[in-house]
Amino acid sequence: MAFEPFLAYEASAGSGKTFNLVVRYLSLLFMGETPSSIVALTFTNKAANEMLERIILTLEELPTRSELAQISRLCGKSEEEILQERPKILSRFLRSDVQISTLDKFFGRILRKFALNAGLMPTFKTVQNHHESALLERFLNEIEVSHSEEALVHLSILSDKRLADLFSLLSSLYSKYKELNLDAYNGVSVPADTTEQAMGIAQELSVLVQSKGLSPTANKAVEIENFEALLKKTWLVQPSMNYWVFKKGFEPRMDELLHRLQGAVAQQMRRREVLYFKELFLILKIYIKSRQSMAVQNNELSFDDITLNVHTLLREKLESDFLYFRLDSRIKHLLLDEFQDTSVIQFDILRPLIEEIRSGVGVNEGGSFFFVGDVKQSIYRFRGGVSALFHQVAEHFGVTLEPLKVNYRSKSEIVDFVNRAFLGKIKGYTPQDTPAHSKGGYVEVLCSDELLSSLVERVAMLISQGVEPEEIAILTATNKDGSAVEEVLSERGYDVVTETTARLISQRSVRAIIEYLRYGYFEEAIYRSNCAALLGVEESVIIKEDVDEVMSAAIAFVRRFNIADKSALMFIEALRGYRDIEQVVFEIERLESTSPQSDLKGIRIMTVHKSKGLEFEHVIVLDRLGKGRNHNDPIVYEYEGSLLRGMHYRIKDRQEIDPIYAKALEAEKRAADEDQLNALYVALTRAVESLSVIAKTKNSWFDPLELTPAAWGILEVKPRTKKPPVAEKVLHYEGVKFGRQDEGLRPIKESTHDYAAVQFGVALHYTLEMMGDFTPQSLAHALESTRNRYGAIVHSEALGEIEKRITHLIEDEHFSILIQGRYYKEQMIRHNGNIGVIDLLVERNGGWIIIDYKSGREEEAKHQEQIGRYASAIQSIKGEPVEGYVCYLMEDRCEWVKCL
DNA sequence: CTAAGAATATTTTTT
DNA sequence: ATATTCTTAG
Repeated sequence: MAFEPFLAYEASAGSGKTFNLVVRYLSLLFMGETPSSIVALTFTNKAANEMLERIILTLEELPTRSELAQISRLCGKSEEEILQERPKILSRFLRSDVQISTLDKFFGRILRKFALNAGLMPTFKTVQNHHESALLERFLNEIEVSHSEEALVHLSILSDKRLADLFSLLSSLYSKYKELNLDAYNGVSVPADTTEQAMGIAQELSVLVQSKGLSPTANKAVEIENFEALLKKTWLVQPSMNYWVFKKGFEPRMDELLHRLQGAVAQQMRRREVLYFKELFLILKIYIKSRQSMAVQNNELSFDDITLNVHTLLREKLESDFLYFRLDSRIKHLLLDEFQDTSVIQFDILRPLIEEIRSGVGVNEGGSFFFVGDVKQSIYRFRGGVSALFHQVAEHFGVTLEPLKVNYRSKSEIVDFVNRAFLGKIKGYTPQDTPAHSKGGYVEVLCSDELLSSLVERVAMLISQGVEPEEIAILTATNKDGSAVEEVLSERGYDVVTETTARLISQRSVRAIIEYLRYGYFEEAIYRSNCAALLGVEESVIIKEDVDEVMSAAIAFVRRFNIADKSALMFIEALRGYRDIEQVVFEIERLESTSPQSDLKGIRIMTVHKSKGLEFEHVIVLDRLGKGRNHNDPIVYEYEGSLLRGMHYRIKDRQEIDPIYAKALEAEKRAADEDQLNALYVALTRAVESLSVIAKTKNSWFDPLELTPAAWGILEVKPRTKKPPVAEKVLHYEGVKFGRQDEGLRPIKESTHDYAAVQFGVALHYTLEMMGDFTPQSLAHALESTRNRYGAIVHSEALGEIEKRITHLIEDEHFSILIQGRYYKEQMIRHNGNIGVIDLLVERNGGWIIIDYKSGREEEAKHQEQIGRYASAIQSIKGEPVEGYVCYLMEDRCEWVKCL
C-alpha cells in the first residue's frame, strides 16, 4: 500500500479513525515532511488534544505499537529504518510549531494575523454572545439612519412576530448569510393580491353548500367572516369536500370551487412569502452591517464573526497570491477530522488551500489532502454542518474514498445489535464486522414509563455486578435530561460527573438570584413570579428590597433561601465584576462562565452530542424525558447537496395546497429524521462492553428503530484492574504551546471553595503567560490582555493587585539572577501519563531551573511535591542537574521556596 | 366512530 | 408551533 496523497476514509463508529489519522500524520513525518507544513484540524478541543497526545504517545512507544507496520508500509521504509529515525523525528516534532487544532482556532489564528487587512484589531477578544441590548440599539440606530423603519414594522406585521423574535431570526440568518443571495428578491415582482378573489370563491362555495340543506355544523363551517378566518378552516386544505358533514350534499362543483379557492390562497401565501423575503433581506443587510460595526467597535468577535471575517478576507478581499505567501506557504498537507460536520463556509475557506495542494506545482509539489468522517454520525446540521460535502468533495478533488469496515471498539453483540437496528434505516448502511477477539458483550432494550427509576435500577445492577462507576456513561437527549439524571442519581448517593454544558446563569439557584435582582430593579411582578417558581415558594415570600448593593443583596437572598450551592457562590463572585445593578440586569445574560463540575470520579452523564467521539465500557442510553423536538424556524431551507437552493416562508398547512413548498418541507423533514437517526447511531455506538437502552412505551426517541424489549449476550465484568504503577515516562516539549492553563490542563483545585481566589490565580497566571519578557512594558501590555479576557470576572482591584505582585517579581533580585539564561514559559511535560505545565523553565550552563508561580501558600506541601515531580522528570530526560523553586507572589514581596 | 375546534401543555443538539 | 386532550355534532 503506497502513500495515497488524496485519500479519505469513511470511518464508521469505532473503526479506528484516530489510529488512521495518527498513522497518516506520522507517515508524513517519516517521509521527511516538517511538522509545520502539516495542518490537522478537528472540531473539538478534546479531539485536537487527543490527537496530539496520541501522536506523541505513538512516537514514544513506536517499537511496540501496531502503528509501526502501517507507517512502514505507507512511507515505504523498513521498520528498522523508521525506528532508527524515531529520536530525530520526535525531537523535531517537539521543537516545531505543531498545527493541530480546531477549525475555529485555526481560523482565529488566520484572522489575527490579517486582522488589520480585515479592519480589525489583532487583539480582538473572542466571545460567545454579543452584548444583546447594545447590538439591538445599534441595529435600531442603523434602521433609523437608513430610513427602514417602515420595512421593519411591515416585516413584523407580516410575520406576526415581535421585534425580539425577529432579532433572533436575524442572528441565526447571519451565520449563513454568505450562502444566501441577499439580492435574490430585488427584481422579483410581488404576486397580485388574491384575497378578494378568494373571498369571492369562498362566498360562492358557501352559498352552494348552504343550498343543500345540510346540518347546522356544515352550514356553520362554511360561514366565513374574513380571509384570516378562512385560513383557519380545516376543509380548506382537504383534497375534496366529499367528506364529513358535507358528503351528504356533495356535488363535483364543490370541489371545483374548492380547488380554485386553494389556488387563490396558495398565491396569496406566495405573495406573503415574496413580501416577507423582500423585507427580510433588506433588514438582514442592515443587521449584518450593525453586527460588523459592533464587532469592530468593541473589539469582540463571536465564532461566527471570525469564520465570516476569514471568509471575506480570504475569498473576497485579498489577492490569493499575496495571501498564501503570507498566510503560510508552508501548509503542504491538510488533514481533516470529522469532515461530515464541516459547514459550507468553513470548507469554502479551506477550498483554495486544497486547490493549491491539488495543483501540485512549485512549493505544493508532493502535497497531500486527507480527510476522515462518517456521514452516519453527522449530527450538527443545525450548526451548519453539511454532510453532503463529504462525497461531493471527494469527487471534486479526485480523492480516493475507502471505507473502514471493522469495528474495534464494541463487543460483537453490540455491533450485531447496531447492525440490526440500522440496516435499512440509514440509507446505504453497511453492516460492520468485528475482529475475532471481540466476541461477547451485552445488549438490553427495556421499555418503561418510569424512565428514571428504571435507570436507577440499571445502574444499581451494574454496580452490584462489580462495575466501577467510572466505567458507566449515561447518555441523554438534552442537557436538561442530564441534570434530571444527575439529581436522581446523586440523591441515591452515587457519584456523578456531569459533562452537560450548563452555563452558570442557567443553573436554578443562579436564575433565582437573577430574577430576584430584576424584581428589585424593575419592580415588575413577572420577575417575582419567576423567582418564586424557581425556588418553589409562595410569591408573597419574595420581598422587594433595595438591590443597589448587588453583592450584598445577592448574598442576603442566598442565605435567606438557603440556596448556597457551588453555582450560586461562583455567581456571586462573578457579580463582583459588574459596575452596578444596572449593568447586572442588562448584561448578565452574556456571562460566559460555566457551572462548576461535580467530582471527578463517578458515573458520567452527558448528552449524546457531547459523547461523540468518546467510548465507555458500559453505556446506558436514556429516552428523552420530555417531549420531542419542535422546530420553529419561520424559514424552510431547501438544500441540493451542499447548495442552498431555496428558502420558503413557513405557513401552517401551506404544504397541502402548494406542491413546491410541500416538496421543500418534505425534504426538510427527511433531513431532520436523518439527524435524529444519526444521533441514535452515535448514542448506540459508544459502548465497549455493555449497552442498555431505556425506552418509553410511546412517543419514544427510539421509535424509528422499531426496537422490542429483549436482551442479548451476557454481562461480563472485567476483574477490577488496579492500574500497575506505570514506569515513569516523561517527555519534554520545547517551544511549543498547546493551549492555555485555564483550558483544562491544570485542574483547578476547588477545595477551598474560594472562587475569587481561584479566578485571581487564573488571571495572575494568564498575565504572566502573556508577558513577552519580564519588563514593565510587557507587563502593561499583558495586563491589557487580562482585562480583555477576565474583565467580567476579575474586578479591577484584583487587576491592580496582579500588577503589584508581578512588579515585585520583576524587581526581585533573586528572580533576575535565576532567569539569566534561555527561558521557556508554559512548558508542558508529560509525567506518568499526566500533562503538567511548568510556568517557567530556565536553561543555564548545562543545568535547568524550574519556577512555578503561586498566589497563595495554602497548599505549600503540594506545591513542593509537584515541583519535585517535574524536577525529577526533567532530570531523567536531560540527565542534567535541575533546581526547582516555588515562587510565592505575595502582596508585598516575592517569597522563594527551594525544592529538591 | 369520526372530525372539527377549543383548550391546554410542552417545546434541542454547540465550536 | 405543534401535540394532545376534551367536547360536541352528526
